[in-house]
Amino acid sequence: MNTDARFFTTPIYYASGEPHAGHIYSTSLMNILSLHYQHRGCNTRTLTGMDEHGEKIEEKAKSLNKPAQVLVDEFAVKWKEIFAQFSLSYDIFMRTTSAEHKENVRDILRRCHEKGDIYFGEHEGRYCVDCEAFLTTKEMDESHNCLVHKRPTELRKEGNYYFRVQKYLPQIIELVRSGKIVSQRRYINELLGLCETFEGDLSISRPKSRTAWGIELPFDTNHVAYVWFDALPNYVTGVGGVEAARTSQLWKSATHVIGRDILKFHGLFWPAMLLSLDLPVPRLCVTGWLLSGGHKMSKSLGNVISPADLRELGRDAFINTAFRLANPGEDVDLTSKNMIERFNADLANGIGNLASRTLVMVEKYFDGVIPSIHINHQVDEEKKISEMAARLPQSVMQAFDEYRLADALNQIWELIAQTDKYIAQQKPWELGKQSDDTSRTRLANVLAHSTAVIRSVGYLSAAFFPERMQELLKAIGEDSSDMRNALKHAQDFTSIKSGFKLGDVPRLFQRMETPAANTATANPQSTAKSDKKNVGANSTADAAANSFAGQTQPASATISIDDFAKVQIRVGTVINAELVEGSTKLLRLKVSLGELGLRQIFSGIREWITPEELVNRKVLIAANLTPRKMKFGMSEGMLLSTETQA
RNA sequence: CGCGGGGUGGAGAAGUUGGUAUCUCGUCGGGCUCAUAACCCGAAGGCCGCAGGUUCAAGUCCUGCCCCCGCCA
Repeated sequence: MNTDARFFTTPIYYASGEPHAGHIYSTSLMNILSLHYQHRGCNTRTLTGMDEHGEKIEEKAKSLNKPAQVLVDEFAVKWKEIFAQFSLSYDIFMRTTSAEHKENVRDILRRCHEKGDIYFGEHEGRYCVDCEAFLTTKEMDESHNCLVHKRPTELRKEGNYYFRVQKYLPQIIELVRSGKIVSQRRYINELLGLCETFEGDLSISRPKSRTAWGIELPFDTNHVAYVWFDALPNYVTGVGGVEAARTSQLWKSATHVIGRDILKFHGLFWPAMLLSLDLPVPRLCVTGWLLSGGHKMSKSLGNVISPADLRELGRDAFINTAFRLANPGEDVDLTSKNMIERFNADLANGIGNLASRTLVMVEKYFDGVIPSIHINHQVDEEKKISEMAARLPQSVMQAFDEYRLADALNQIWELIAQTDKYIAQQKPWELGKQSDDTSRTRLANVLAHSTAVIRSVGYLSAAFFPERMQELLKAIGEDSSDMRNALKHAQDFTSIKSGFKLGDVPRLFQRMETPAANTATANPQSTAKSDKKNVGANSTADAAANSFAGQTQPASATISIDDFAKVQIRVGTVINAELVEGSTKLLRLKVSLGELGLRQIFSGIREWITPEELVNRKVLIAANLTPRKMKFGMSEGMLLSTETQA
């Protein structure tokens, strides 16, 4: 039916941390896209994997006292396990430390170098050791102190290789404008802005003296490729290298699923590299953020939903909510509350219940044998449903082509809603009490149409819920083992397996109970809005209370006691506190943590307490949070409470 | 004036080129009984952040202001 090829990728994930909900989201998206196109008969290939080089990984390995390669090997195993838990499949698990990838990167470097697109540049400037970067004048004060780290910068001269992004910039801007790189309108503007304000070229190497954990440049053994020139080429590695990509149907059809944070790299730098190589530039499917309770998930808010939490609710509940609430590109608010509610409304009460009521009646009135559709006896409602169902595959495909997955889901589910109404109008349970021919025909038609709807929904939504939908299709006699014609089957709305004898009626999507006691912690928004000053303290305390009470943790935004134990809470003394110029909320605190030293901590408590009140006070500090770069500088901990606060 | 995204009935969201404010969840009332306490019908509830302006007409265009959120997944 369709011999098109489709290549879908996720970003390769940085091998220095655990997977979180965002990674599951983007990998799921790749999976759903790929399955959908398979169901249209396309040959698909999918790629995900790990970005395994770089200074941070080298340091982490050193601190754990193991070779970097061993560390990244361990991460690769761990990530694969998590993906498996969500039935997320992929054809290629790319690793940047693999031999083929290293060879491909060197090949690409060589080609770009020979073409004159890579040049050596000595850069002299103010270097901040903590930033690991040269700073611009805007990033320093008058006496060359780093604004972020409040420390002196040093005058440094470093030679690096640069890639001529400028050379390709006009071409890229044209591509962006015409929607060839990103099709989602909001990101066209964002990317255009990034392109138009981009100055200089892209630094693509680091001297080995800084880090040796990388891919050596083919034309200078004293340098290794810097992160983006190392990571981005992995997509080309995935289709077999540059020459293979040139003729590859897969490469022509490639779509990169990316988070909006890496738009600049995939929408500007990567196209520049590809143009240099004379390769087609793939499309991007940009995703938004996963929020929880209206806020970005963060450890300090206590609203992080981990893969483990998601697994408790089940893959389907997560997929349904994450991809129904918003089209990819928009932010999605995920809480266990709305995942459960949506699961019940859409999956249990929606398709689950429709399948149940239909099949039970087939069992009861036709001895479990699926009746035929009598086209000649269709009533208006049946014609309406048929027409709606006939249009559906086309519009679902179109929605997918534009990455509007939520629209696709909602369109499919609209058919379910119409069918529920139709059943209520037709009252098959009353028809079932009659034995005249007219009533029997009507009854047959109602149940046959209803079965046809279930069948359509099964085929159309199998990309989202493969296991359950195949189970459903099998129950009504469909051959669910070969889904390559699923969309085609959906187009033949009336082709139900009349005469098929039902087996056991599956109970799809068992309703979930809403854990009432859980709502307070599941939705931090309620407290976050009204009582900002204690957000961090409250949610941490709540989580602690739950854990210490030994409650079994229902799936929710709470954290486990193990997680809580990881938080180092220390008493500190406020040495200095001052208003932050330009901020309405923040205070900059210098807090002494005894042997842990002096910390700079930003805290959004200006509304409730003055700097003077705070100085010399004892405060509770979460001491081992990852330092966080904020607009005004680095925050090296979190203020949990002070003596006087309630 | 750092960058970006927003402010629409209790919650979450649609509202394309300006013309009766829509959907989902929740709430309340009713119905039905085939079904997974499900399904159907109906109702209540909105100065569309604020203030000006353009227009016969503005959630939708213009100007100013206020507020919220995110800043690396």
